[in-house]
Amino acid sequence: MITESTEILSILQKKFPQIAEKALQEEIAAVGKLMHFHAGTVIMDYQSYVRMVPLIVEGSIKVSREDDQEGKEMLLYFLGAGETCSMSFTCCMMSKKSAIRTEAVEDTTLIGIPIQYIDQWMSKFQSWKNFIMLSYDLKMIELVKVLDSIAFEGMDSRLKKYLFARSKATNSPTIEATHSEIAADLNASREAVSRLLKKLESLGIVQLGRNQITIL
DNA sequence: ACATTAAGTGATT
DNA sequence: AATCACTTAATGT
Repeated sequence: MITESTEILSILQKKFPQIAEKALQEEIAAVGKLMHFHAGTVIMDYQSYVRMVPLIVEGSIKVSREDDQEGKEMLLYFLGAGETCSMSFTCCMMSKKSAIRTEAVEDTTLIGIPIQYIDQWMSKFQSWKNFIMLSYDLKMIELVKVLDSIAFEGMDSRLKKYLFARSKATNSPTIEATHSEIAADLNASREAVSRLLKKLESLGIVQLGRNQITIL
């Protein structure tokens, strides 16, 4: 029987080639915990303390932020296999409560790394520092683009970007979601999403089915 | 077969 | 682009 550590080690080498240093891989394998979440599960909610940094092995996750006032939720981005949650770094290192909510979109497997190692590895391992900085930078750029599209673009191009981002995160051209779920993510009405999707379908960009949208 | 939920449509603001 | 007031279609029990 293989131990969890050896399993983590082989997963790391396969899915996180950026984390190159052998010694680092071994430490992750030693302290990391393999965790599984079913689709729809809220992994981390607002206000909860972040005690782990996740390395996503399989599946995908939706990261959203709650509006200052009540109720309204706003989608920030999706995370897929091979990625990590940039927001969790700062939360961890400053031991702040989570400002975001993360929810499994698909059944998801991740390696959870306890917070106490995050900081010490920064100075100890070059490839850890690079990994953290690079994912931070990438997500920040993506976030700014989302911001731009909200400010300057119409719903149609926002919807297109949403579909592409989600398809990229799930690593599949087919998206499993209802129109109302998408509408909620985009802060739009369900009817608007339905109509725009219909238009995309007639343009031959997507194919629609109940609870699923396939990008062509 | 019936109830429930998802999706399509037109009119109105 | 939102909301309303439906209709139609697909699915679950």
